[in-house]
Amino acid sequence: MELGLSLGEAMADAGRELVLGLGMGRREEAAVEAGRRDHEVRRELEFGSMSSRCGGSSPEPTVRLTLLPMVPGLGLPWPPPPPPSSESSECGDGHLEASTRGFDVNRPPSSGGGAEEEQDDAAGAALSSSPNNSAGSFPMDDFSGHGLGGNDAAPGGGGGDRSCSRASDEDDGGSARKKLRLSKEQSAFLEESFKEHSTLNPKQKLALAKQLNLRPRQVEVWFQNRRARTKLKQTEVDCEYLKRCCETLTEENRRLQKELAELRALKTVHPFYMHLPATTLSMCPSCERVASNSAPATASSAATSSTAAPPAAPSSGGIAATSSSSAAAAAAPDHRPSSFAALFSSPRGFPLSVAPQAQPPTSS
DNA sequence: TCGTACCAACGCTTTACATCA
DNA sequence: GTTGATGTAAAGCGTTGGTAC
Repeated sequence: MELGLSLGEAMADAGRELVLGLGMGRREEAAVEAGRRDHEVRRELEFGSMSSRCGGSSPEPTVRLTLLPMVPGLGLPWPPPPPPSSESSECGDGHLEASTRGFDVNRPPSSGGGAEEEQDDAAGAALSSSPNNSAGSFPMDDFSGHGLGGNDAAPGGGGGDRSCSRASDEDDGGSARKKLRLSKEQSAFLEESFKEHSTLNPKQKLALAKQLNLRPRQVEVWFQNRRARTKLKQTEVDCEYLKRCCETLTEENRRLQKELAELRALKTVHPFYMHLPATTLSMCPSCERVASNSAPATASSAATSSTAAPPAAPSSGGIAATSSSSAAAAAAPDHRPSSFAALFSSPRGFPLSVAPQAQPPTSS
């Protein structure tokens, strides 16, 4: 007979505690705090108890669904982790060594000082002025064993890496935008960096660009795209979670409604039960007990009905719960008539967005 | 203290290109 | 060799937060 009350409690919790965080840290200061905050990121869905009640009449009110963290470094199951970075660092050395030979057209300006944009522009200027910037002068299928900057193939021929093609959009007015494919090592290194922090401050960007022999703008764009991919994946995961939760709750709601109908039918057959569940089928949202546990609420409701409502007052018709609860509400001004029963009987499932009414200060 | 302009970084969307079946 | 689908680097645009005045 506590079924309705438990359901209402769960729904109230669902409306109050549904938390779905999809935001990501942004801006530089957010990047500073990313390490601390990302560990706090939790996407939690707290619905009314469904799985716990499916197994029986457990009073456990809620079930917590903790979604996957957004940042891959926090355990995101996609995509598969890249190869260890130790190899990448070695490749990076080789890459830098190769870059000193002047093969890589993505080579940033030699000096790391100055503002980021200045360096970016300087890099673009350097690239545009480089005679090695011919976009079509490299074989696109020759990148399989390259170092970080893909320059391991440099001895085989200048500009043998896929990452060299970016230069073409900055020379001759940038009319032709040549597609760049980062080497596997570069991508792996960037992935490792992304695991540590999904956003970059200018210093990190410059260091990464220098290490990978890319332009800072390339690193920035890569991180932007990577964040977008992460968000897209997370959105898909969240959508799947929500879909499953919705299906489960819908099924649970259907089952509970069926059970409620059976109980009501039972009541009409056996009027003796009319007194017992009088207050359990209607929940007062202004009662704090309701939100915490069903048992005290039931007890208090029973007490209220026993004191306010005449014990020997059989209703002439309708559901005893409604009449009795109305009588109790009339006797106790603090208790407003509940609208949850109507919500529960709604065929539209559960009111996820229903926020519980604020409890007015009691006069007593 | 408030309003405004400027700048940098970001997210979102689109485009263009490379790759693969 | 051609073609469509897919992945992704890069550009464009608007938004936002910080800073200087």
